[in-house]
Amino acid sequence: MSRSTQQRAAIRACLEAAPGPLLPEEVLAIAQRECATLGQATVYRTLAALELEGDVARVVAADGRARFERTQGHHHHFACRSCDRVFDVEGCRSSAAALTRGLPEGFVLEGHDVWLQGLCAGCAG
Amino acid sequence: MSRSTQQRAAIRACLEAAPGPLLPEEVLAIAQRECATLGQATVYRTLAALELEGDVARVVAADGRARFERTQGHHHHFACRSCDRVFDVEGCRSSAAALTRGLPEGFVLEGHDVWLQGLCAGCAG
DNA sequence: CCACAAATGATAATGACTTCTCATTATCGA
DNA sequence: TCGATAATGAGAAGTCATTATCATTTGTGG
Repeated sequence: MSRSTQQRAAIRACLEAAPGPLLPEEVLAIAQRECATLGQATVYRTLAALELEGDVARVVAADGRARFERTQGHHHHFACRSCDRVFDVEGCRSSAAALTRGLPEGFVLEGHDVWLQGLCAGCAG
Repeated sequence: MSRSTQQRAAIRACLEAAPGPLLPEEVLAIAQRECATLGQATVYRTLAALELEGDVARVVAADGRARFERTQGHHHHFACRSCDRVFDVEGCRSSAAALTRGLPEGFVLEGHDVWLQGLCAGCAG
């Protein structure tokens, strides 16, 4: 079955601490601080496993790259056009009714994503 | 400079007629009806040229694939989870103020995208 | 503490999308 | 109509994120 390894713990920890979804390469870099021997194959394998278990969700930004964040309730994302990092944004104020208005006849709405763009605090400051 | 060719006309025409952004392979298939010899290299070259000229915009959906649509005013997108096609949705009701609320301190908002998911009329019917 | 199987790491291999090459074709001003 | 040259098409080649391979390491139950 699933063993609890240093590597997996480091990956989980870095996802917990992140302000938003991370690229596999970011997970690798961050988790290596805690587990120096960590390799990228393990990052990919572990992210895939965590996604299967439902603990982690895959998110694709406008740059087309897959990022991973720990599973949480509905929220939006902010992508910084300067540093390309993605941040979680809490508080969805879109009602299904408002989103459905404007939909062509016959379309069935099941969900939505909102992506904000701009500058993060670090890049704007 | 830029010559008007059958190929470019066919590609433009298929983007005009499309209900939403198209994959390069969709552009190829559709434009080939009008211009049978059209090759994929030309599709990529032409889309890149039209994007540079500002006539065409690149859009990336949650599947991470680049799609292209003729440049138009702000609008949203609907991705059908069954046929994977993307449709334009007119009528944005999000105010900048509403979107800014919930943003972490210091973040500067410059734009947003809304992605709706569900079933298109064809797949739902 | 042991043995076995899961997990790992280095790296080769994939696969998809996109770009490049180059011989050929077609546009367009003169 | 002609010639210069931009554009094209077929296929090779490149890119890059992700996955597979396999020898080695390391949890874990007994």
